[in-house]
Amino acid sequence: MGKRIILAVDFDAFYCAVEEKRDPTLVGAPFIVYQKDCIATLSYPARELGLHKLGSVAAAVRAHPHVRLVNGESLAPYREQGKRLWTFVRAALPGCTIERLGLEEMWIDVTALVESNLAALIEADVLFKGLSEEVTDGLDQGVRLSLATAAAAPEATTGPGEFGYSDGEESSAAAPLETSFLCEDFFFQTPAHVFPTSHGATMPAFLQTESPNPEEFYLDFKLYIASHIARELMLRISLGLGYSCSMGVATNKTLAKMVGSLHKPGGLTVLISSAAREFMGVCHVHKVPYFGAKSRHTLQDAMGHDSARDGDLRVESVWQRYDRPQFSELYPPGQGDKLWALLQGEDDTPVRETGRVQKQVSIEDTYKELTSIPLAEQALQPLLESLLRQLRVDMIGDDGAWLGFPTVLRLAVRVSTGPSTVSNRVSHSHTLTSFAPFYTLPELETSRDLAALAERMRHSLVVPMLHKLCVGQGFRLTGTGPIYFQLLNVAATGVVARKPVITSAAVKPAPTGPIRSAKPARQRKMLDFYFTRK
DNA sequence: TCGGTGGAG
DNA sequence: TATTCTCCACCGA
Repeated sequence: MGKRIILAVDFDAFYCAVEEKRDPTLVGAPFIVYQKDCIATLSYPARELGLHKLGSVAAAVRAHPHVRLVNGESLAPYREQGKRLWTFVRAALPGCTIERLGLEEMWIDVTALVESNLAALIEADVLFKGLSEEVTDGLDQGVRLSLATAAAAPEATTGPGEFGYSDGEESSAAAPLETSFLCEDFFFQTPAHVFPTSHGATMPAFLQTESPNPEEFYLDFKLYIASHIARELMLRISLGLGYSCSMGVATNKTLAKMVGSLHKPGGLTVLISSAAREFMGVCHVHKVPYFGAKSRHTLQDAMGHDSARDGDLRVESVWQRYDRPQFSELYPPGQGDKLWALLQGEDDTPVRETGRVQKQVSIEDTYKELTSIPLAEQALQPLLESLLRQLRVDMIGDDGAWLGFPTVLRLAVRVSTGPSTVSNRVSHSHTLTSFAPFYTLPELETSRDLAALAERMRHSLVVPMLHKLCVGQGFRLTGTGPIYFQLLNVAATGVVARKPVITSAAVKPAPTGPIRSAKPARQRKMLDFYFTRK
């Protein structure tokens, strides 16, 4: 089995880039996109002041009174722009599998695309002769690389110069993108940073050396082809959409993502295949994806690191201290081996095509003075309205048809007896199919009275769920003891492909007291009943 | 299946 | 530490 070629794309300071489009006077200015007192992200000029993500907004303003502030509590504009970028990239690389990570990152499996280009280069005899006279004849002055695999879009190629970059709204949807590009510097210039840098002067080392290992030669050549494709994609994104991104090219998702972060913003970095271990060794443990706070803490405890030296823990030192069995013992069964593999730069997880529809939509807010159950009941109203609005955006396509159907409503809260007492989230779920108006009334599809629909949901579904949660946490519904709701979250989950059938049996009178949760078997029967068969 | 945890941006 | 507002995978009950 040949190794895969994976491209990781990460849009630079994405929330900031979106805000700069909304307000061009922000371009070049130090500014913060905040949520409550939290710095969600910040422009590169703001980073140069020494400010950081997740820092306190108040402290930042104290230290730098001239830093500008942009409220980023509503994620709607970022979701919308993120979707636009994704659509554009999908159109630019027809036939490639693309997985989204958050709003602003993607992995693209370009293996097949690169291999079909490699085959074409070999066939044209370009690979070993370079651009000799006989080869350049009929090739213009360079090499033409395809952005679509031969299987994906054989008929789509058009002549050079027909690709129309547009900065308009509909750029991605409108004209089909040119699926090939002339790559004039193919043999002469490294289009990317290379790790390790000793390989990267002006030409990849594999072109300069006798290759002792043909497999490695071809693998590195494929990475090199991928880097040209990546460069072209970056250019198209920049010209077509006006966004800057950084990219990484490697043989798996983790490595691609990690090298991609080496030269931000705007950088493109290729990891030479034989250097994966060397690369991982010099990385800091906290830079390894999926090696999160908890896993790191476990490791630091075991290694006797004090937390002040968090950032100093190199993967190399972990290798020196442990072998695989010793390391794995630090973690629950199964988890240790996965983390160990990650530290070796091994990651066989496939790039999974991200579906058109999310699996859940949730809306939440945090509070300081939400100190009674009736107040919390009121606070649910705007949350539910937001949820319905977002569902309309995410679950209903441009043609007005539903793309997916949520079947479960979840309410999550953080509630405690004091304003700053730490407490975990607790949640409760209830089937949405018992709330007939959700699917049967036209409000959600068309527009208007979301507020009324939200109000009905609140009364008949969500308030009883809130009561149940409160009781479960030891609070009394009529009690007078102190109660602090720190967070409320409402989510529509359990998204299925086909519309649940709401029969008259489902239209029950609103429950007046706390909902009694149905027994699992009974719930199962209800779902069977509500869904269309065949 | 539900609810909680941990990880991502 | 968790901080914000999410979305997802995974695990035990």
